[in-house]
Amino acid sequence: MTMEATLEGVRERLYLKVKGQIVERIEQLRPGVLIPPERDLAVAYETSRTTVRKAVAELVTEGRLVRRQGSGTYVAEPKLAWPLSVSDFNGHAEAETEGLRTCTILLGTERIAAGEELADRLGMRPGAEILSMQLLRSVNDAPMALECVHVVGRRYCGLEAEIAASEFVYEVLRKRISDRVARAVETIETVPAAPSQAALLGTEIGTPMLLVTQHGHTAQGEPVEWVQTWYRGDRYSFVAHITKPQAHAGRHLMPT
Amino acid sequence: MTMEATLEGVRERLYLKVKGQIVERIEQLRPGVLIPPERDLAVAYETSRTTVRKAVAELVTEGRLVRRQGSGTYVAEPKLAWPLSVSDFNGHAEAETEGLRTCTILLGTERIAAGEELADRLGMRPGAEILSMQLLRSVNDAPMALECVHVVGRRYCGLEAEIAASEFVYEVLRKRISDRVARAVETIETVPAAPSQAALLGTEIGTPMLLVTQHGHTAQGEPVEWVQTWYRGDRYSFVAHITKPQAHAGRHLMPT
DNA sequence: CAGTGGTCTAGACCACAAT
DNA sequence: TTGTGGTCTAGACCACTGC
Repeated sequence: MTMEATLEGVRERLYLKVKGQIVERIEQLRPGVLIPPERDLAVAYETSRTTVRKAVAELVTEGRLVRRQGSGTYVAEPKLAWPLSVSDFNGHAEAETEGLRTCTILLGTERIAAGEELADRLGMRPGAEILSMQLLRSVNDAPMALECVHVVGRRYCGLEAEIAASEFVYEVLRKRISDRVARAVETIETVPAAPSQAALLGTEIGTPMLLVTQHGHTAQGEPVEWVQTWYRGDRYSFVAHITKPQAHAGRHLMPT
Repeated sequence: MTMEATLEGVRERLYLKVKGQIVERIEQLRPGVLIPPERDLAVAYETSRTTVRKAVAELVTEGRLVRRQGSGTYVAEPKLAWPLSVSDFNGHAEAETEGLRTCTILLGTERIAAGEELADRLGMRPGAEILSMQLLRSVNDAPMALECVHVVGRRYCGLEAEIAASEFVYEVLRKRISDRVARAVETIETVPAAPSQAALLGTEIGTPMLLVTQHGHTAQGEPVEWVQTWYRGDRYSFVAHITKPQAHAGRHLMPT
């Protein structure tokens, strides 16, 4: 993740090294495959079982491994997507009316060649220029979320400078980008905080966060932006006020 | 929580006992207060520091304690509520169109006298009868969520029987209750899985879950239901398809 | 400097699964 | 019975805070 580059000098943590090595192993395996016992991994990686367990624990909370007592540890099935209706996760307007002071800091920007995955998400060819921006969003002076925005570089010349020069970082960003977005797909999941994220948010490594991924398109279906936002799960709850559009009358029954 | 009663025979876990004792302590303290060092707690509770750390770790992920290296552990500020717009977290209709088979099992029901908190939430006097229902919701035969529904008992005579007799548990429940709901407040937060929940969902104790709390009211503002749903965070991601109602043009700028 | 939380070790015993 | 993950112990050393 690009966010890693934001923080330097993080002391190497053994359990993270082990975690990385386990990830390398299981990436090539299919769901349901049994991985070696914790005691064997401890020997293989020349460490203690406790350290292996910490690494495995994070992979379990990320949904990549499943532990079965008495049986073993297995590669997990990929996460299932469950439908949900959200209309705007970034309720700035409401926040202000409730007396919350919001603040956004531009941590950094970079223009790099798109990898295969991002290129696909933004509808461009691999190697074309991507503009990435990292933001730190705070509420009442306490860090709340890290946001990583990716757009097609060619479409947004000088956007970094414009944002850096503005007092209203977030609003400028959203105005320049979101005006083109007509439809979006949002994904919400829980993930443990990485060390760099924990440092920036003042939270603990491994603390659960809400990861919201937004994929915005124009009305014509052209990809506009791919945004990931990590919210502190320990410090915030998210509140929605809902007014029901219609009774459920029109829906047909289905097996429950 | 009522859900606790659903499972028996869970072996007593020392770190949970310690956690409970710490909770008792900090409940009476104000945010920002320093609690005793881990080594002292280990002595006081006649256990090891490791066990104390596991208990404290869960309280940190619940946002009740904050650890500061080199300084100490403190009672946390209460969670901040961040506004969010959600219109229907239970996207049954969409789920089916995407080929997900949903299934709901009624785990249990009970009619008990309302405590002060629940009575207040449901607009009744303490001691009046509350109907609580526990549901296990699965997708493609894999447990996805635990739901605990609370309504005013007097308003729903025989609802348990009606649901127990039906094939369409969830739809009957929502039809009978949600038809009265016009407005709702939803809260989303991350919490670690309790042992009883972990057992029912086939997940691990302490795994982060998405806790969604729904507080439904009639158009006249009368409370109808108070529902808590725990979703497995390791196994599911939640996807929303959004169509933007309007451009952001009308909004005024605000400090970011 | 002393005291705190953060990481890691080596080993014990338990509960459960598979045989 | 054997081997697995689950819990717990006692202690070490490190990194950081605050005096």
